[in-house]
Amino acid sequence: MARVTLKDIAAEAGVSVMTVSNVVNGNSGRVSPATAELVERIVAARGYVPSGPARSLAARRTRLVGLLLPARADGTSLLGSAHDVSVAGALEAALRARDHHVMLRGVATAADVRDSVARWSLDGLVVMGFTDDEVRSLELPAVPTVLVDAAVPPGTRAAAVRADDADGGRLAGEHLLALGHRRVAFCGPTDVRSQVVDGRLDGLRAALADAGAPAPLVVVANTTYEAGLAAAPAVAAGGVTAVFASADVLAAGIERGLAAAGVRVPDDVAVVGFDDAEIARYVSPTLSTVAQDTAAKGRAAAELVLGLIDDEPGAGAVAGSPTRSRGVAADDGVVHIGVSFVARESTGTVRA
Amino acid sequence: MARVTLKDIAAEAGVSVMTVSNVVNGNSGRVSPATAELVERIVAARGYVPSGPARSLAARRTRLVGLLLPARADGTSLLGSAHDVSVAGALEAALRARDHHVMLRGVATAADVRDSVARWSLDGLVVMGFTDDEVRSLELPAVPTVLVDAAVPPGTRAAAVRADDADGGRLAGEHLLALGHRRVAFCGPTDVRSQVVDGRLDGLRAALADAGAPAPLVVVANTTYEAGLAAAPAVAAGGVTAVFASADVLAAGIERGLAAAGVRVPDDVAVVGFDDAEIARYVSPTLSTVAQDTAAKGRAAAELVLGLIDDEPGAGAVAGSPTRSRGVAADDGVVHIGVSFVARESTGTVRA
DNA sequence: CGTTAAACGTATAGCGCTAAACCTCACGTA
DNA sequence: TACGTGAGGTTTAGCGCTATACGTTTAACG
Repeated sequence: MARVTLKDIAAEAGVSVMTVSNVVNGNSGRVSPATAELVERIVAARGYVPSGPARSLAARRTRLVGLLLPARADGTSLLGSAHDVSVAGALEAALRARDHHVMLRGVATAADVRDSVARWSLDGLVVMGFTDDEVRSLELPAVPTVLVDAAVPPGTRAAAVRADDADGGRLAGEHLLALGHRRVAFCGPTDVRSQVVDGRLDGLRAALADAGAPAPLVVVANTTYEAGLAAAPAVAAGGVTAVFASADVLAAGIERGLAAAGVRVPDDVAVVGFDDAEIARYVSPTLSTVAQDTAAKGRAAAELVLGLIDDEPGAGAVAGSPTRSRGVAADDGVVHIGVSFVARESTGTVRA
Repeated sequence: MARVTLKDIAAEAGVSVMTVSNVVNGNSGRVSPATAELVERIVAARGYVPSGPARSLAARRTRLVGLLLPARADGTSLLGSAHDVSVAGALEAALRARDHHVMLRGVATAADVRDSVARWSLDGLVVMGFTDDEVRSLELPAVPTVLVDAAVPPGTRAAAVRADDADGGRLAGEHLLALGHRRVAFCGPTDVRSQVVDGRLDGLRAALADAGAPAPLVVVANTTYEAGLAAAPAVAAGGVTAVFASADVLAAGIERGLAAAGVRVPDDVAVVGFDDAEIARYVSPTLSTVAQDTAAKGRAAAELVLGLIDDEPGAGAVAGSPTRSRGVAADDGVVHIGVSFVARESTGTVRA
């Protein structure tokens, strides 16, 4: 049961291997319909599948996209959040639909990145789960690259996909304002450079400022449940009546931490998260949150890499400059996924 | 900035490409230490990385392992549960440490499986997230294959990794018995064939039987939060004082559903889940659960495939017959990962 | 001393595929 | 009649690597 090759098909059809190759790759115009049909029938009958390695070697393209994720020393899972899992799933599905495959690869250093790209001649890269500074330290090579939720390092040719974080922050702020809150806290990893977190905070700031409310109290916390538990006292002591957390896990931890401190949610303090992760519906009270369409994010990332791969690499295009892409284009090379607010128990209901 | 090839290194070192190849592949005995050192220095200096496609084509092995996951029509994420995410992460890390790469691939049909294997000449397969029947319908090809949490279809040469589910069920049962419970319900997808679910139920049954307690009430429910919500009334109406769910998400849903029905947890009904997923610590009351080491599961899966790949394929080895593997061996070709009980609020404390 | 065999290499022949150049013929046209 | 020209192929020449067979030395041994 050796592999069926082009040669086998060619022999059976009585044509040259190039003709079979042309049929398989849809290079019409070089093959008569009759011959094409004959070849196609034999291909189907013999169950011929082209060899990726051979094709890659000869054609100088692999139809392989690397999904680079953080390989943390502590061995925690590559896909650190429900958000990333969902994006990865949609990405794979979209790439699969376009006849591309995904190489899953944990990377920690720039050397890891170089190795993974060189080893398999990856046609493109999707980079997810890293902070802005980590991305910079990865020294992304000159391969079509899409960053998910990270800033494009200066001088790097890459595109990005992000939710409309500022709009999300604004939505959260406006919702809380509508409920009568004026003293609001923001909780998130504001200590690491992150356009995502900054965007959410800026959106909140803008909403509060527009309403003439005081600037938000900022409480620094990592994006984990435990950090939320730890941050709860600071929030409680801040004299605020509401808190907006940069992610749902964090919000869940805060909610729980507040409850443990005897603070009632939402009566004493309202809580808003971000992502509309499953956990937002599991905790009690259920978490109000800003929803982002993670599936759309994954699809957008897929379309972006494929677009970058197919386009002639416009010489000199760098970060910040326009990046053209198939389908989803954006002036600054960034695709912004729309967001929407989901009101649940943790903020109570808007007063009529 | 074309690719650096063996030829480049060979020219610079003044040796043949085969010598460089031998050095790069660690074929000592064919190269003098002096030459090897020279070549290695040049390889490092030039940043040479072997081409995966070329190597695969010539060597008839790709060092590629496919991670096959369910591509459901509804587009839900490939990695359906926190358990799967964690296993996948550990699997990737372990394979990476052994110089192998992971191809992420969603599959729905036997044709998808054949295609993915043939296209990239995958050396091995890890199949996860499918029910026993789905696995059967995938008609796994004769490639070294490891199934995670699924039964090996008859006539198929494959190994499997599972937690010690029966032991887990027993642990849950014994814990509940120790708390004085005698009328216990089991909740899970008992309507689909699954050695995993069956194992957990059997373990519970055994524990109850050993203690002379009545057989458990079985409530059928999918492994989702929503199914848990829906199943709660049946549990409440069952006249039981405790319920053991086959997974934490389900347990969380049940817990919440019980609360909604005015049943107090753990005072009226104690709840136990399985997996020690993060959600078990996020819900309130926090969920008692049976913990399984998902990282060990991922590593075991990696070792198993690599073992199967390296071993001479003992002709005729089929499901159920011994499958030898590197490191983690098992008489029935199944690696059982140990489990442990984690007591939390949802079962109260054991009476002294 | 001839013989043997390690030790250290090199030359050859592909792996399965594709890009690019080349061929061949029928047909229309100046 | 000579001459494009386009359709429908085929031939050639690798892509970058490895398995295999085939040299060379050098040292050991009876």
